[in-house]
Amino acid sequence: MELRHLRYFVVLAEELHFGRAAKRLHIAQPALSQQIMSLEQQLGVTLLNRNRRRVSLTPAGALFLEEAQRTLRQVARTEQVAVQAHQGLVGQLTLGFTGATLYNILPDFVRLYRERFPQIELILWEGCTESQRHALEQGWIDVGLLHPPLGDGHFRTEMVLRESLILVLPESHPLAALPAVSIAQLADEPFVLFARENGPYLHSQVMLLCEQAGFQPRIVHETSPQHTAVGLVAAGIGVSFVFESMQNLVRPGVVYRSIHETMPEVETVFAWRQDNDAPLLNTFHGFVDDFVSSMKHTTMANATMHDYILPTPDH
Amino acid sequence: MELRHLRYFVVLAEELHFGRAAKRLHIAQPALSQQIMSLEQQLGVTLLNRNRRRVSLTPAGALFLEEAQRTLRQVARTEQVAVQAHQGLVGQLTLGFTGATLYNILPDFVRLYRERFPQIELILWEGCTESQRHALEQGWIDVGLLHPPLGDGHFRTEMVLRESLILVLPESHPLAALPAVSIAQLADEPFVLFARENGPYLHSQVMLLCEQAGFQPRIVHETSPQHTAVGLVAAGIGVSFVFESMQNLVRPGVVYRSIHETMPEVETVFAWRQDNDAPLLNTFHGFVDDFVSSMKHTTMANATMHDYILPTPDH
DNA sequence: CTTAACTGATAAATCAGGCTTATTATTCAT
DNA sequence: ATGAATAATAAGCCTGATTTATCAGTTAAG
Repeated sequence: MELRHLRYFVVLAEELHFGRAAKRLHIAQPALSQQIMSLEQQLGVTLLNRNRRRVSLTPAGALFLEEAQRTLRQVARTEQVAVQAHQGLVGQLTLGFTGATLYNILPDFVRLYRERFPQIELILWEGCTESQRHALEQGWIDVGLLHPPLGDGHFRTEMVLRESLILVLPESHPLAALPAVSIAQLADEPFVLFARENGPYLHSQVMLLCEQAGFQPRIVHETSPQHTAVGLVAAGIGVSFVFESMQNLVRPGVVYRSIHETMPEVETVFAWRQDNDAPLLNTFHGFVDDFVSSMKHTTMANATMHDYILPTPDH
Repeated sequence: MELRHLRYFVVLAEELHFGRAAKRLHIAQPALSQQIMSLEQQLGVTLLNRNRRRVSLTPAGALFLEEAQRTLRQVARTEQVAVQAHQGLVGQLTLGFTGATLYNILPDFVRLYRERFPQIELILWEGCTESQRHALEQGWIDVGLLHPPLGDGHFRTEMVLRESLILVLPESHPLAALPAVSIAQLADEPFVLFARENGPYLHSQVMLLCEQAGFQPRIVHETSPQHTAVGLVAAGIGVSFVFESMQNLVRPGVVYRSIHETMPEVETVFAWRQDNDAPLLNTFHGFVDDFVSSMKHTTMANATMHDYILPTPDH
């Protein structure tokens, strides 16, 4: 059996007239007769009663018609899915993200992406920049939302946000009384800082900054996610530098203060493999462009992210 | 696109090797290459990456594969439905029945038929013998369960039950004290009887019987369904004759008594049009044969019927 | 009753396109 | 470098779907 048989049969069952059906199918009438007969012979079932003058469906033909129509609809879906997947409109996209992005662009991005591509399943995968680089290379994630530098050269990146570091300190701390703080005032403070291996570039920038101010920072704890650092500061363990956007994390017990000196800037970028030409990435790239330009006109996100993070599907 | 493309693609996607896939499909390798290329060209979508040495699915190809497999399963269902319908194993069968059969064979019959042919939708349609005859002629019902004579000759019938009439009377009635009653004792009783037009043959038999006993029955109410007659008897309106099997209708206030004289017998038969050669009727006929012979070995049904009667589907 | 129109099946010829064999181009492993 | 492996390409064949022409049975009108 071939789709031809089903297509012919469905039209014939609608018309109940070989001549008209053949015309609708743009074939001659004998061709239709032959194909229908061939179909019936293959099935071993009479689908139509021909009374020389009137054509009607047998009970079996009526049931066959329903299933045939269902089949043709399924065929159309099959074709459509291939085309849409090729256009990057359906499928799965796994997005890596750092903990810090939970407080700047990720919430808005996820919401807008889901709105724009409801048929694409967006899977979220948390990891620091370094582990995202590895995950990209291994193909575990399609896109990473992370903070350069990324090393090597076979990634494409798209910058979405550039911000400075700010100081975070316990609200009971004497310096919290000031609107802004100078680096030199932190010489004797205990520091909570992100670990070197989670951002060697930024880490060394901070160290350099302290050196220029004439002291070696006393690091009492190294953390990976910045919201952990804020937690430790709230507990009074020390002070810390975090991204400006971490101010979105409003937490009793801590205050954020800017620094008089020019602080190193950190970027948040989308990154994906240069050699990954999956259609999803084309649409993704286009969407990111729109997203970035819309970011310039709107305020920073401040929604919480807990609603967006889904468990990885278990298959 | 034809099913050939889908069949080829699915096997190829499973093997990920043109040579092996072609062997499984019993065609030569170039034929497979050509058909797959043709498929991709029609869709305008690359479904497979060929690295000259390794074949792999594109994201679009993976989604297409799922839909293609779904389509092929649907095609199998389509073929199967035609064959099964032809064998009378699926479809719709509308069965007419008289009210009286609710108390003899219908409950068991429906239960067993549904067990035997779970894929056939059995639709029940209540009507007296005469309206069933009309419904059979009009094609409203496929089979009737009714009481002959049926008139004309273009019906086939299969007898399933033959029984006598018995007397039903109020339990407070003096005659209720007797184990059996003679016709002559009913000469002065008010009668509740089924209407003449609902069974002219049986009606005249009863009238004849009374005449032979030397009286004209005084009919105070004519009813159509027998359970209504029983209800009126319970209300003390009069006495009545009903089928033996109506004893299955146990109702406070009435008692059933047999008659000394030989009473006219009534048959319950399945009837369908002689010219109706729908496959469903063949399997139906075979089933009725089995049912009748099994009836001889088991006791009379006494289940209530309310569970079996469904509203007609609304389309 | 005859005739004409209509309709589906049949016959024969044609033609598209799917299949085969033979060959090429490229990659991978030895 | 060489040979095996593998998919694509080329060319011819052949099945089978389509077309045209015709037949046979049915219906309606004259």
